[in-house]
Amino acid sequence: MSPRKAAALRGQDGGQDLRRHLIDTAERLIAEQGTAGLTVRAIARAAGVADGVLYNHFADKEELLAQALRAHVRTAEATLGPLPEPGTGTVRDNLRIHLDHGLALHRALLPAFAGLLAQPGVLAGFAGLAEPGGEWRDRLTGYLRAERELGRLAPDARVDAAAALIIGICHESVLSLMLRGSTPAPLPPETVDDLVTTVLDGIRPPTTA
Amino acid sequence: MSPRKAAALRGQDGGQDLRRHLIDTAERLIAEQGTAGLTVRAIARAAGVADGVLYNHFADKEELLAQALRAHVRTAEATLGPLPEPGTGTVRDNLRIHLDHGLALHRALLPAFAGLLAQPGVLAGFAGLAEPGGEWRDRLTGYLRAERELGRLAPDARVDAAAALIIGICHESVLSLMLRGSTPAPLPPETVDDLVTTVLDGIRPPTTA
DNA sequence: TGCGTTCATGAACGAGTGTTCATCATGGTG
DNA sequence: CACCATGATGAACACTCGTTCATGAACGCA
Repeated sequence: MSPRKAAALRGQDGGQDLRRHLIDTAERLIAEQGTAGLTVRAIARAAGVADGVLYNHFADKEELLAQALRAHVRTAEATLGPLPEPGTGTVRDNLRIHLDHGLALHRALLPAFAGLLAQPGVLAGFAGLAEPGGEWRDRLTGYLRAERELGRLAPDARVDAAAALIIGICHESVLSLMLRGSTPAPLPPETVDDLVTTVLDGIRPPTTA
Repeated sequence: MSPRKAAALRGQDGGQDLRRHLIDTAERLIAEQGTAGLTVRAIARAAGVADGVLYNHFADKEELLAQALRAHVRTAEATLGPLPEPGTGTVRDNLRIHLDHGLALHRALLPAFAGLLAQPGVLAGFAGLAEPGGEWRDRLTGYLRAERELGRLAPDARVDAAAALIIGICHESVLSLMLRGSTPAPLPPETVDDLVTTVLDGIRPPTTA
């Protein structure tokens, strides 16, 4: 890229636009092929700039990757509808919404984070980068507790177990497909219904010995 | 290592012992730190042999890794007790055994395979290398179907959903801890009981609208 | 117009990777 | 004892990685 084109990209604020352009490019590459094997030169080439331009705006590759991953998480969450409030609708429909939400989130995020799973504790190295889907997990657990307190679930309903099962389905659905090398596809609606029904029936404490 | 020591290692069968020694060493390294960042030179150094000795016994690094991963899977499975036969004991106890089995298996195998999750379809490149825990999954599904045919589960029990939930718990338990960078630890027994109870209660089709 | 600052450029560096190959010690065979 | 095939050796090769740096173009300002 010629300096003129770079300057045009940069715009009028002293280089903030190119920084943003690099983050956007890295985010796109992460969404397409994950962080594994993602190279500094590949980002620069995809952005149409020189190899070492990254170091004019970031301390190192890790800082750019952390910014791009954060942007990727925000983008994925922005495409999803709102989670239901406790006390509204039916618990069954709300569980289904949570499950659909979690499935879509994990489908979008797990491949991007797969390359970071390898080294233990690597996520901690990306300061401020939360576990993917962490907020969704917290909201699911909170939702179930709230419904129990509202009396829409049995007083001794096993909400922790129910939450663990729903979270597990999200990981299982995406991870097993990744292990097989396929692109994660949405679960069939009747399968989702079966899962929600099983969890909902099981969440109540046993009434028969 | 001197050629004399290598010859002593090799023994009397023309090099098969060193081949086995390399597989054993790679298996140990995989068990300790996974396949991610595992280098040809690191294996050779750990085995106490020269850098390029691998290529006297394997076509390339991938062939050695596939052998070592296969050995790792066999070792992990060998440390686990037998899975229950349909029609014996209680379904509850048997589900708990399956879940314990699956948890131990995923704890042992997922970290080793994490480095392979990144590139899509990479497992297919390791000819004959099955998805980790694949056999366990098949046996769990078969077990549930058999119990239903034996009449020890309701005729319309949602066995597929139950299997998916149990498999999901295994992935969730290991994967979420890996994302946090911790070493996967066993689930508390009361948590496992809660999960089994929830799945078992939920497996029966709903009796109340 | 001329100056100084900003910052993209792209070649280069050093480290690390998988892999190859000429060399040579070794043990078995005549 | 002399010879040969086996296979371990470790230096070297070609490549990629993240990162650095001297160079010079473009801009705002006087």
